[in-house]
Amino acid sequence: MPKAPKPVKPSARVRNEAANTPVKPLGSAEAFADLPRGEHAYQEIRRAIRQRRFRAGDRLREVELAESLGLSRTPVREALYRLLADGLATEHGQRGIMVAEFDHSMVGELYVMREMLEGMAARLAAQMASEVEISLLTELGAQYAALVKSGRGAELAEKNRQFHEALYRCAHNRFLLKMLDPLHDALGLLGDSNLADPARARANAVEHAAIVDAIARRDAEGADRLTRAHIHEAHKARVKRLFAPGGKS
Amino acid sequence: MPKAPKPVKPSARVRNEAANTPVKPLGSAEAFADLPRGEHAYQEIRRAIRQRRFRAGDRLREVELAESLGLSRTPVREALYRLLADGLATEHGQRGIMVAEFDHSMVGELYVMREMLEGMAARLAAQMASEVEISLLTELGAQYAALVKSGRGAELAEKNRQFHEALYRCAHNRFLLKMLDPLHDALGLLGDSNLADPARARANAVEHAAIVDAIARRDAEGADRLTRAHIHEAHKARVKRLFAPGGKS
DNA sequence: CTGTGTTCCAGTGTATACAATAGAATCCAT
DNA sequence: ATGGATTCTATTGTATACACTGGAACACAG
Repeated sequence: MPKAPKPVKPSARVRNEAANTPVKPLGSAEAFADLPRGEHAYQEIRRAIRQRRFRAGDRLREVELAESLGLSRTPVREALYRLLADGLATEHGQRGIMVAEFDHSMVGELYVMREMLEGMAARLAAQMASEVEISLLTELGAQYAALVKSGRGAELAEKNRQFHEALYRCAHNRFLLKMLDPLHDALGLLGDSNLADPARARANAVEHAAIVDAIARRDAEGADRLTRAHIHEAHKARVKRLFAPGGKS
Repeated sequence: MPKAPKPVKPSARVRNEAANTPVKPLGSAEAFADLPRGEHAYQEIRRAIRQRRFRAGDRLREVELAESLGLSRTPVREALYRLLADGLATEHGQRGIMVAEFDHSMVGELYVMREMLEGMAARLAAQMASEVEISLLTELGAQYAALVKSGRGAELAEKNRQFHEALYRCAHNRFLLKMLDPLHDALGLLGDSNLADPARARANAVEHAAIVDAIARRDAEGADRLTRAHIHEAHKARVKRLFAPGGKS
């Protein structure tokens, strides 16, 4: 089939030639693992949302993203579908996809779910966790507590996340894990962490310790109850923040 | 760019020209609502899985599906990504996507989750459901009970599904809903419904009635407990079936 | 100034071409 | 015949062209 011979051999897996796209502000093109492009796009957009470089309600235009990431629309679309499935983005008819927005009632629903799911995770952890897993939990709890005194907000939030994720894993339930993950992401959309408030950060440490203790004692009921209370407090703190400042969304 | 002028104008939204694809056994191309093709592909594949025309472990090849549905790979890929996110399909490295398989431990994890989530749904329903919603639940329960005597397996299973879905909706929690849906689909993968067993079908009706009653009395605790027990029984029945015949997967 | 019709365009939906790759099949040497 | 290298092929990854759509901007009439 005679056809204009494409002179530029795409040379396949060249990742970052910056070939024709002069702009790519999003990309972080640096720490560029050799992931499939679709995966890369997903990670990158997700990160941007988590870091609040994209805010709730922002439009996610395929072409724009593709350009800024230096790839074509196809992998970007893959990423967008995944985001959609995670609930991190919503489809707006023919107006495209945008970062999810949560109204007030949704925030409530979100925390209700989280309260229950984390409670369940703790309950299961009390039943299922191995000794090594429990000592890991203990350690993470201690590290968090240490950071409360010295560390800054970002590190604190990260350690907190690690603690909770470890807790989820101790439940040994893949489905639970799959459900909690997007829930956290959604929460992340709501704004800065509660832990910026020192009082809350301190209380957090105490509550963590109590939960780990219950799990170590194999007290499923207690672990469940304490964890629910823990999330409930977080919910209260969140609502307070949401009302206090110029609480967006 | 000079190029062989494509003579056949794709004529865009022509839905079913059967243009060049002589085979399309999957498609049901008949009741062809004017859905976007990606949505259509998703529904269709989902349906095929639910109807066990695709079995656990079957490969889902993009081209094959595209041909049998009479469309291109692009919307099929969209559908596959959604399936993946639902957990109805799994990615196997570079060997493509296949219908999810569940090992024994996963079945356990699945039911543990369902027990909790449905319990939660019932609890919330007891707190949140409106009077109309409760009467709908009652009605569906009654319809199911009526079918136990006269109906056949398929109708029974469908009515059962309706009942449970109504229950979920009564919880008024979008996230809960989003989580329960894929769970059900996954369960569907496990094989024929439990309700083929008449004894189980009958017991089901009684349990439904008890749950609705608790919700109507606004007894959150009881609704939760009864529902957990309900699912627990279903789990037991399932496990029994899984061991009894030539239980595939 | 306001309401209505028209045009334009940004953006997505869809199809398809091409490249890369992993596993299967084949062939050769031992 | 068996082990290993090599080619082949089936299938996905990626890019891109083109068509369609709905909303926005604009123009015009009242």
